[in-house]
Amino acid sequence: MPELPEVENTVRDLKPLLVGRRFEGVDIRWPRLLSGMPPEEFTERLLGRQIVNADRRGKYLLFALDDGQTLMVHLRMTGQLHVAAPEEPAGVHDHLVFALSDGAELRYQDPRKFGRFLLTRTPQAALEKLGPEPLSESFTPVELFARIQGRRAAIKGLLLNQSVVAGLGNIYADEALFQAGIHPLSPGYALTLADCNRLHSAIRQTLATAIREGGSTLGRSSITNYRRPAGMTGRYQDRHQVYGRAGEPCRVCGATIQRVRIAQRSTHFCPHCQAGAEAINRD
DNA sequence: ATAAGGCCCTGACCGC
DNA sequence: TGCGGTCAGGGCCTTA
Repeated sequence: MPELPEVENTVRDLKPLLVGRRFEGVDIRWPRLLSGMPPEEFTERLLGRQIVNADRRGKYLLFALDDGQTLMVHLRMTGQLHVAAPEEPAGVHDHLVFALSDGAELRYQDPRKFGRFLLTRTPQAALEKLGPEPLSESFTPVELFARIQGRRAAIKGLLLNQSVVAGLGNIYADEALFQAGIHPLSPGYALTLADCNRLHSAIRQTLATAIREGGSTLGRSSITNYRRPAGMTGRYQDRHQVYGRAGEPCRVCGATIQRVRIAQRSTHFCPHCQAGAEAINRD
């Protein structure tokens, strides 16, 4: 599923293919993907507009247009953007197809139809709800500590909350907690500043490495799993220490990786490397 | 204010 | 082979 590293790779791949092009046609095959706007209005406001920039904030793709509008795209679970030649037949899951001024097509594929497209002049309205960008200067251990202090929810759930820190999903939350040696069930209030120091470093290192490795592609299906716009898979799944490894030995200590449900999400951790909440309270 | 649960969706997978 | 049931989960919404 696309989290920050996958979205970042998508932006980097698409930027040279999209900036400078205009939208010359829009085919909306599943209107509910358009957030809060009838298809007619979406089409009217988009046609003729030129893409002047491509960026990312959290898991949002941001396409700045020449008239001040921003096309915000959230891939949610199974969304993928591809640039294709019009001659290539569209897939059954290509729910939005944009004709570009250079003759290519931008296609949005999403089997589960969870993704959202938002065309707006005020992207900050949605973006200001997000916590700090984890790879930016504004994200510090003290900032992380301040955002989770006094909270009873499990740290795993807090990391999935985009208002705590933006961009983490189920995979990288588990991987970061493993690298920091923190038990996913530890309540937010139990984490010390020292814990937040380690967690902060772990989040940054996990995300930066995953970006460099092209993100994570799980499973074999090219339909439901992440692919970059040109079709390449990620490589970071080979480096997962805990995610998807329940029942397998920890690569550090050999203990069996456990899987539990936290905040309605499957959570993977090493019972030996990630000390329990009680242990965290001890110092 | 915070937390928890339901909902949207459909491909993949499992047991019979 | 076919079929029903379950799982996967990001963000938004409702409820407590």
